[in-house]
Amino acid sequence: MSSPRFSPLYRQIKDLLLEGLRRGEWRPGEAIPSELDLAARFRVSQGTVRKAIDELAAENLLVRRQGKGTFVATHGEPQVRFRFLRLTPDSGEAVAAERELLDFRRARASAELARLLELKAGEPVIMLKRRIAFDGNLVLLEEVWLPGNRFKGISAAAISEHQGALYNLFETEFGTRMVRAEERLKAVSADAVAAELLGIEPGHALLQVERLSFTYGDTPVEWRKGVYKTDRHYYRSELG
Amino acid sequence: MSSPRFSPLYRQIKDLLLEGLRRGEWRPGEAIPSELDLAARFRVSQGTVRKAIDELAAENLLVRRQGKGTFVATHGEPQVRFRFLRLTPDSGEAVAAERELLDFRRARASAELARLLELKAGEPVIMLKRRIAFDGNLVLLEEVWLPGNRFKGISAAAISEHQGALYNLFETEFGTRMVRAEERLKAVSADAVAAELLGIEPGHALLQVERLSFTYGDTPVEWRKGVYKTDRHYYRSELG
DNA sequence: GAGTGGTCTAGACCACTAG
DNA sequence: TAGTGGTCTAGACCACTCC
Repeated sequence: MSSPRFSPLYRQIKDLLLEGLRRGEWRPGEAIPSELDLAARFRVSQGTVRKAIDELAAENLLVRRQGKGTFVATHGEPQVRFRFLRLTPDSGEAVAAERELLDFRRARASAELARLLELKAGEPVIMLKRRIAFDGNLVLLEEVWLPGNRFKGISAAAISEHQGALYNLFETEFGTRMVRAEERLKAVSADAVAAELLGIEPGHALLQVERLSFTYGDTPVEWRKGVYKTDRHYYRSELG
Repeated sequence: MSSPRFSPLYRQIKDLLLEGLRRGEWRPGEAIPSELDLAARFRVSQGTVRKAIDELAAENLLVRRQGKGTFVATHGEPQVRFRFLRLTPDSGEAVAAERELLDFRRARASAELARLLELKAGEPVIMLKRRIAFDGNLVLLEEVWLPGNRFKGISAAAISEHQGALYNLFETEFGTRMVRAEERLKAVSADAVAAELLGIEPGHALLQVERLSFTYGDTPVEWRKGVYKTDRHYYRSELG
């Protein structure tokens, strides 16, 4: 038997807002209606709307700005970028990343990739491979896999125009905002290819990072696998 | 000029509760007074107390249990343990950890350690070194450094009695609860000592993890440095 | 000054736990 | 049945932004 489960009003409001976000009713960076407007629309009190928005703000889907309004979160602000970029220089402040696109191609999903992205095996996917340097030091090598249907029309040129800021590109051009991600880390030894591309000896210890990213509704929409050279950088993790 | 800064009532209540937690007025696992009691004590409405408790619960300092009360969070519950234990087996469920204490000694803080733990150089510290295996496989080697004054009287015997569950020991015996931690990860090559102790070849890639842990009020009270063998385990990280 | 989010209150009622 | 946390409301007022 399914449990009918009591669902408070504010959570139903939250679901309605989430649905609006998923549908793209308000796009990343835009303001949603004011609390009083929403309260009138849904026929509830302002307090109930506030509680719904509180939870969405706590999940980083919305951003409140006192006196201005409530906005759909975006990867434009630097603060958000650091939530998804955990690699940090050992000393001092972050420097700009120099991203180099090494490969870009369309392919068909393998069984394994289809499972991860919740596709059918053989569905179209896009793969891109890139190398990233900080301050002239080669640091990162990764492959990014995307579902072809959601990102139809993406091109190497579009990525270059956005200077490789993928999440920014995804939300401005495809209305798909990455909300959260899960990463799996291991220490591995550099193979010949990675060593060549990162300018190190084969066997050098590298941090391997696999990332599965989700958009609204916990829908997986990106798979990454890469290696980080951690000689002068470290991966930040916060436990709490 | 200092900014006077508007501080809402609920945040002042929150600070009062935090101070109670810090002083040990309510110990880990115990219930704090009911919302109505606290509202009466502080001469505010229940809603204001709720908002204060909401934030403390969001920070995992308190745990609400409907119908029962609000309790000081503890490392006893398994759900909490996983927030601080990110190493996960590649396949299937977690198995019990077998912890082996390799060394235990009192020492004086180096300049570097004193900086991290906010002590004066030369103040007493405790160092313990241990090895952890999962399901018979050696996986982890680490050193733990503690401020001697806070953990006065800790002994190898006490650690053994707690089966090496350090955070549990800290809060039951010393009233010190670890609230959050920051970790820095790198990939490194195993040196001769680590290789010997983990049963691998020197040069094997290992995940190096440095952890600084904090108790109430962002006071640093533990420094760890260890290496993980990630052949059959990975480190979980969640971005959001 | 108008509009937005943010705080605080008082009260009613609901859901859950325990004796 | 009593006590706890959880929800919802209506209204007043505060802090902040922009015009």
